[in-house]
Amino acid sequence: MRLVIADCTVDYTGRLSAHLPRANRLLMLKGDGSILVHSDSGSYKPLNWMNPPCTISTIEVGEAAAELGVVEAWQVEQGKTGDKLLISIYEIFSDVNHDLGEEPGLLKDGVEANLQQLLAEQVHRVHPEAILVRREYFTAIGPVDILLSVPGAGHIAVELKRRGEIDGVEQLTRYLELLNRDPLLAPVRGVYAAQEIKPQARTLAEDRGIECLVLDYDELKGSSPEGNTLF
Amino acid sequence: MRLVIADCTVDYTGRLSAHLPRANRLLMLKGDGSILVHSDSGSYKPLNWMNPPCTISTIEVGEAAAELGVVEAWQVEQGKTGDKLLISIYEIFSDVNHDLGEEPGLLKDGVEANLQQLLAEQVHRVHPEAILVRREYFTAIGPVDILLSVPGAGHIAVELKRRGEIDGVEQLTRYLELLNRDPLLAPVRGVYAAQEIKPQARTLAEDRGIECLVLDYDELKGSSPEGNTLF
DNA sequence: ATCTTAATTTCGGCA
DNA sequence: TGCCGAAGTTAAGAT
Repeated sequence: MRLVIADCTVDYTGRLSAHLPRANRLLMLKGDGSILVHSDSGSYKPLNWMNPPCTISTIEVGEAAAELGVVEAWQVEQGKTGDKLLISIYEIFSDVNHDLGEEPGLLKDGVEANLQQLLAEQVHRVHPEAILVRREYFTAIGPVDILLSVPGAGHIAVELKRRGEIDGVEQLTRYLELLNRDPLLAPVRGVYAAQEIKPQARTLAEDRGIECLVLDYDELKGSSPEGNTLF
Repeated sequence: MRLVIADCTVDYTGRLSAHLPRANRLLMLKGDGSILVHSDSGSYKPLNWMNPPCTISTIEVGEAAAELGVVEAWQVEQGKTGDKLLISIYEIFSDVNHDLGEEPGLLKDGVEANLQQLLAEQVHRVHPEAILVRREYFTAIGPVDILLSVPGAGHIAVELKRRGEIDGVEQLTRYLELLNRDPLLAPVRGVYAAQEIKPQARTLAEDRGIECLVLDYDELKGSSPEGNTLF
């Protein structure tokens, strides 16, 4: 990884056009060919960047540019999309290179897939008599997260989110419309389950007869036969 | 901006839990207190990070950790959410500080607002006899991107996206329902215009009698009286 | 301040 | 590979 601290301007042309006026910035050149332009604030997302695969070439500085003080110009071109990044450098304050070696990668825990698995193991939290039909129950308009059967009382479609917002209610509504046309399933009720349900989403859900269920991840995990097995 | 190249492990606890095994990485500490952990590959998104406001404190290295070779431990805590990041450092290869000064910020062109302006100037692309009523036509449930009138044939509501996905169709459907109740406007047809329309969105749209229109940004821009006026 | 929507979204999973 | 949906989404604009 090459780290360059430089006074520069940057111009991007691709899906949109963008320009960065002259200022001191960090230019991060990664081993895979990608480049990131970072300022000293504004988190996480660079001001400009180019994804691999891309080629970085030093191009000749034109007379006009040289007169303005440009000492070096880099052209970065994306192989696939043809997006371009032009970096005009006025001064380099630092230029170092480090070999970082292999990245073993990030291990995650706690996302929706996990919630889904845990809730599928503990369907009684949705309804005391519920029986799991299956996770990812496939329909023509997409998979229902969890489909449950309640003996003598039809079925329950569960839509699962980490954070329950309004679009999840829309999604579940579409599923319910479809599922209730199936005489083998009807009547199908809806349950919107999430670690947190936004007031607007709750209002819309209840307005449509959809029950809201707030999940406590730690509680679900604590009741799981597998328990906490990470790391 | 402080740039540290170090052999480290990182543990995140917050909305989820995540762990980074031991490896060499770049730790970027920005002026606003935020921190980014980058590897030598993988684009633009750091492996781990913490957004401002957050506090970084050096904590004491426990005996067990010291025995494993940890020479320094940083705890980063988010002020608002309470998220935590623990960085255990085994070796520091480089540690430099640079003052970058003010960031003037990025100038953009080519996003949805621009598309809307261009299409509003070229309504014939929607319908040969269409006349612009107005952009951002306000309704009780939100603004319709573009409302057009077709002499003797009612109106057209245009929903505009850069990339046409299913939620845009839902949105337009809601608008159409509402607008068609207005006898001064009815009949109102819907047009879903985007630079790219996903198959699922197209299917749903056409199923609801909504016409899909794929826009070529460069073509729209080329036909504009203003042309390319950026920079 | 809160909420809605876009993003050069990125990222992962699955057909 | 392409499509689809989630993300510690983030970030910008509107209410």
